[in-house]
Amino acid sequence: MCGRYTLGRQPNSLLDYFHLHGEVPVYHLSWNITPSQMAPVVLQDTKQGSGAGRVCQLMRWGLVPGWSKGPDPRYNMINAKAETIDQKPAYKNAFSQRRCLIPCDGFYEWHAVPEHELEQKPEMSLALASEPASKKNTKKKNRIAKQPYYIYKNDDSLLALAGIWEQWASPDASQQIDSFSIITTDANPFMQNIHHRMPVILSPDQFDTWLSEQHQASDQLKSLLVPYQGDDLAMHTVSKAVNSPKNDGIELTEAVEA
DNA sequence: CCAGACGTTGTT
DNA sequence: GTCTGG
DNA sequence: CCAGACGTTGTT
DNA sequence: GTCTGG
Repeated sequence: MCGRYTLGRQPNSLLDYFHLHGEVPVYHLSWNITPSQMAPVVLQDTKQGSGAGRVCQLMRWGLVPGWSKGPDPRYNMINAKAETIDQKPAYKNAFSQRRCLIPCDGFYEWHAVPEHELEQKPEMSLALASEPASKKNTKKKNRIAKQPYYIYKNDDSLLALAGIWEQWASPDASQQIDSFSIITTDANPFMQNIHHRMPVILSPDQFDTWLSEQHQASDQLKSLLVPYQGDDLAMHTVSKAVNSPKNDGIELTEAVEA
């Protein structure tokens, strides 16, 4: 899963890594990008005659299908499962025609600590202890403490997440929204202790295939959507301050003891 | 044919 | 829009 | 992803 | 609990 990420470097720093053609839009540097926010994505230039190239454009995180009545948080379309992306009605069209890359510095995952581990770490039970004893607390959901982790490249270089995007317009075209979804796959060995899913991370030699507007065989595209194979990721625990979408700042990414 | 859905994650 | 269910 | 809100009526 | 908002 990937439900929060960071992009705290200046727009110009995306030019080289993504071989961008044209300008990078101004975006808000953030170490706590949340679903529904606008963020830059990279896609193949669609303009005729200007030559092949990649452009960067701001889009809303959370896919809004073209046939929907508008953004609806009941449909949590911030991620798309790689395994079924070419089958699901809500994603298959975007997968075959509108693939993109999402630039990021790193992303957060929350590790659900099972109750039996809490007994050895009583300090993690504080929030639970204040809950009145009741039948409600038998719901497992209320018994889990979550520890946020930050995952990033160990040389602090950019990451490119695989994504798909959509265009939506209201019937009278007064409102238009370009939106994207981040593709997830199984966690690689590095991450599976904290989570069993992770975003698909593509390397620069895969960008052309992924972004190509030429028809690509579904199998060839899906072969890119696998757990990250590199051994150059790093991770550490961070403050629970990242939990609140209201908080932002580079300090959210700093290592803090669990 | 028309109506209605269209999603992921984690948890047990 | 496209697919599934009735 | 997590945080935070969650409602209607009638009356002045 | 469930839904919306960021």
